[in-house]
Amino acid sequence: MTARTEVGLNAVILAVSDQQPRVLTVDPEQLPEIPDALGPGIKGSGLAALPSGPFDPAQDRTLELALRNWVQWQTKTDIGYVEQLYTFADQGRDPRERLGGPRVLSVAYLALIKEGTVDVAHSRWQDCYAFLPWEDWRGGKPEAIEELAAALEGWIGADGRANRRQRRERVEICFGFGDAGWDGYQVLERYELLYEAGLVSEYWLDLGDPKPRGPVFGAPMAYDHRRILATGLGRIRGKLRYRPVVFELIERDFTLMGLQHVVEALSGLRLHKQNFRRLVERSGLVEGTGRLDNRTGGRPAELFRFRREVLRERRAPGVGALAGPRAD
Amino acid sequence: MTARTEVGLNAVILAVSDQQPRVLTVDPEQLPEIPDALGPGIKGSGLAALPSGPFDPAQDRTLELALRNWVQWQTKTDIGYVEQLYTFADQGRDPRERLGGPRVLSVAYLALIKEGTVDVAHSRWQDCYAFLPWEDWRGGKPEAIEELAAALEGWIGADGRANRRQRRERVEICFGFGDAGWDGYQVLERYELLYEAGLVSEYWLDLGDPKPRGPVFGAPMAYDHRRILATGLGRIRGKLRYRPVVFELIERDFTLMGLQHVVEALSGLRLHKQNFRRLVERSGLVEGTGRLDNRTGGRPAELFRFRREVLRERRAPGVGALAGPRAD
DNA sequence: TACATTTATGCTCAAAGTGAGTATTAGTAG
DNA sequence: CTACTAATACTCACTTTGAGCATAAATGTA
Repeated sequence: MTARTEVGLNAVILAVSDQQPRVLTVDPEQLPEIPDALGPGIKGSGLAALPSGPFDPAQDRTLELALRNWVQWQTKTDIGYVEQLYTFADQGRDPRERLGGPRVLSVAYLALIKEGTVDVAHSRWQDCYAFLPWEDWRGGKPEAIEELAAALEGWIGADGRANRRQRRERVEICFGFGDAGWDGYQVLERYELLYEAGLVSEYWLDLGDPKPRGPVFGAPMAYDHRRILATGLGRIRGKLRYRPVVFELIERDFTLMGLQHVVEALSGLRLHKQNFRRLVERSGLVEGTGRLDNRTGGRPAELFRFRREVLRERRAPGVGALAGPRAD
Repeated sequence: MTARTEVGLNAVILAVSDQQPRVLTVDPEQLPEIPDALGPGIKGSGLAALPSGPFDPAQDRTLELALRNWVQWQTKTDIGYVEQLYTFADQGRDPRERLGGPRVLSVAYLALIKEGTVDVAHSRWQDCYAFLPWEDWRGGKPEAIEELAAALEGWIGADGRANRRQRRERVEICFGFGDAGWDGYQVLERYELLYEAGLVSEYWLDLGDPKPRGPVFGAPMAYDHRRILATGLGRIRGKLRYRPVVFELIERDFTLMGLQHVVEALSGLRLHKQNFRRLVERSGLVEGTGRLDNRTGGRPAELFRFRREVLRERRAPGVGALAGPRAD
């Protein structure tokens, strides 16, 4: 006898504007399916949630079509790039289960759009790094990181001697405290570590205890949505390197500096301008249009355009940002 | 009103032996849940299927645990490395739907094990390249590829003039016929292209027509399992590059040649021996044990071992096979 | 024992790619 | 005309890669 399972869809809809990565969030208080009984943990908490929609096997031929349809309907925008992220089904991930609701399995998608086009009631763009502040290294080591390291040190010490070594090892791998240095791709691993260590408030919410007993980091999201966001950010960072996906996030004509800012925003790293330029030009991903952008304040920048043909010519390499030239 | 959805799990269980990548398959005739009414398309066809199991929300706390449990139960082996691949839910992907069955959503996983330990009734190891013969370039251009190119040319020509260009472009990207050259990672893209072009027999089976009208390539699998296999092979090829996953597939002690053979088997490429050695040694992924393997036939090879510590020290790079040194 | 054979391992070298600068150019604002 | 700003160009040491040649340590055979 198989108990009930319900299938939903979640979307991490990313855009970049003003050199910040943005994620589209909705206010869960506006979502009709959340019963009031769940109390301050969800409703009334003002927590941001990712937009989500149902998967109806009677209507929807494929998951991706279902997603496209309701995102289109909710945001009045065509999303270009869509990719399946991960399927979440852990017990207890949806608090409605506690009220006798069905097990909710969510298939999460990543969507990339050009910001500005979207403006919907009950939804807004928020800075991704508000939720994951330790991920933004563009201004050097994030402020939060020292405090975070201390809190993690506490967590390491809170275990028996035997496990401390393992915990320390994991912390060092995730946050690059060892010889390894920072690895921008391990976004999810870091979030999950912080969750386990009780350093994000979702940990306490899931325990049914809205008051964290100790420091917590970053703005929380409803349900496990911050975990999903972390999955999405990690994915886009990885993808940047080997697929030309940045171009989904910018206008058709752009300056190389503009392109670099988008890459920096997503990767959370500052890049070396001249080398970035060399990398992008030599990759053959772009072509100059001959026209100039003179809103720069200094010498005008040439406007470039993505060469769609590269998909045919080469191995469509992406801008190699994270592996590529750092710092300025 | 939401129609019924059932959630299942599929596993692409990979191993490497005798320099061949193997996938664990079961005989779908032995699966009780397949009704006879489905006829020659599935039952009695002798088609191989991927092992699959149910997800029962009443029992299973997480998808991964559910998967581990029934794989353990079916194969009597602990699988070490497990990773979620993709969730498949397209309408019509399970032929039981046609008989009024529920929509079946499958969460597919990739598992890596050391072969030899598994021996279960109704299941056997099969060569991955039996199903995807065009993916094996170790002996140079696969034989099938010329015939395949001709068949694809036919498909291109079968469309109206306007679409031909697009079709040709897609074929060139996928199979590297253009300037691009072969890209080992696009396993799924290639399978999907062949499916669309009617060049795999699943296309005809799904049409309800068991006799293909034209050439088809590779051994078929039941349902959409060959697509899932392609997803898995593509994933492991990608992962090889940047995570030290090969070591999940080999014994604790190994020679560098043995390691190379495993990488070659999965990547489908022949590598340059001396450079592979240099790459692996310099990566710090392995350490010599001082002991020798003298079953080589020539000079004995030193036995190496994976250094688990690297996970802490560096960015755990993987053997960079595909990007790395080719040919011999 | 000397020697061919086989495979492992070591070394070299040119070409390409990368990190980190300095230098020059073409605008704007005063 | 000049100071300032940002874009673009060029340089240079260093590392990584692709490809091959050379040597080492086993085996089997004349």
